Amino acid sequence: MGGHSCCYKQKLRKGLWSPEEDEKLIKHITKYGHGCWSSVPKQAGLQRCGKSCRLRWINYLRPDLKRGTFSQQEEDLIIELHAVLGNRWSKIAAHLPGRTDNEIKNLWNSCIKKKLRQRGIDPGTHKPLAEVDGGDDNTQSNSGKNSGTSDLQILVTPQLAMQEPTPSVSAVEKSLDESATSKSSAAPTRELFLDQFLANHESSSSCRSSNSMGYFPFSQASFAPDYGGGRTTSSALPISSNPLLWFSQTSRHLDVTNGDAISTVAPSLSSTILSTSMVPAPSCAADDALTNWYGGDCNSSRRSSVEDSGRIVLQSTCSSDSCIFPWPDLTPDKDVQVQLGGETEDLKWSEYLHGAFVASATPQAPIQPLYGDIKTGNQFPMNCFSTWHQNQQLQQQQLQASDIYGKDFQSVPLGFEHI
DNA sequence: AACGACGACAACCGCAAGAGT
DNA sequence: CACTCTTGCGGTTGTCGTCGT
Repeated sequence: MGGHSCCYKQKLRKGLWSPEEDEKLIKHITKYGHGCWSSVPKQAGLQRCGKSCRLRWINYLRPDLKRGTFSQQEEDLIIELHAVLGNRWSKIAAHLPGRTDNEIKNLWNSCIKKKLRQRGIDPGTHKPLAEVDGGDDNTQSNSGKNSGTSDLQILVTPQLAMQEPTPSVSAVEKSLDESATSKSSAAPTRELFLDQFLANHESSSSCRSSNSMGYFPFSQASFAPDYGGGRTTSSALPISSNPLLWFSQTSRHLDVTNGDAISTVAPSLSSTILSTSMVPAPSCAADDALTNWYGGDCNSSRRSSVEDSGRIVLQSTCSSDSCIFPWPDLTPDKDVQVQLGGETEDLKWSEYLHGAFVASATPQAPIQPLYGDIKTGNQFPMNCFSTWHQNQQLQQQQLQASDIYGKDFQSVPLGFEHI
């Protein structure tokens, strides 16, 4: 079957998505939610199968995606989670807000595996290559389904392995699953375990000598979030200098049931938070939703540029009716043009798209029910950005003097600049 | 400038599980 | 219980950009 029976019924497009297709899909899901994916292509006027639409949305168009390069800490977390969970990428992705299983899988296959081998670690078993016969890929053929099993004690982290009693793999998996699915309702003991696990992870990461990211200095208290709700977080938790990662870290500890608390913390784009606590404010007509989503304040004037670091900077120019993401003006035959130090440079569509996502403002259109069972894909908070944004100018002034933060950090505050 | 190698990433494919009938 | 449909997952392939020759 393969879920592609729909593809046989008519000649459907395959391959890369065009901007128009993206636009259609986004508009449709923005307005109606996706409902039944198999019906989305027809409803949205796409010559694609529902499966392809779903994949495109989940892996690329979803507004709560983080994008950007993985931080060292994220990589470490992936490695540790992989030791526990094996190739269950979706499970791993559940612990990395804003990251997709596909993204993590690609990272693993293209980058992390190589790094592990260079460190003399077999990526399949997470054991030293010397202990693995041959040390080749054959050894990892078992890693996918059996997911680590007995290797856990040596793999996850020394701290975790030394816990008394040592948690079984199933216990760790169970705890991980619960942490990803029911942050707000987990039993205290399990949550404690999760916190311990995560704290162990963080502390283990802090032992790494070659951490290019460094950790966020606690002395800069202005960066510390207001956790609202009094939810306690681990005081020993190092905060990454990368705020995207930082949001992710904090979001793992947040009680996401309190939307107000979220709004005072940070514009975490965690899908978990977004899907569980936020709904679009119904203050804008649905037809305007997309414009507002992408365009933010239509009265603002800005243009995009790419600095030497590659980050996208919103600077100026757009007409009052086209905003930063003027769909009608953006056709596939013309690349997005951005300013680069006075020079115009083409910008990859996807970069522009996600730059615009980051720069987006309030998605205020209520989802118009088109199906009985609506599964909205755009319930994410934008109104929470304002408080967070108030700190960004100060933060950016402070951080501009530092080179320890990655380009992701540079782009995000700018992205919210005009909200 | 042309070519190939390589890496990163997007997308496809096939399978399995769950829900509905 | 069998069947169909839908969704989700993981493996794999395809595409594109970059770099070195």
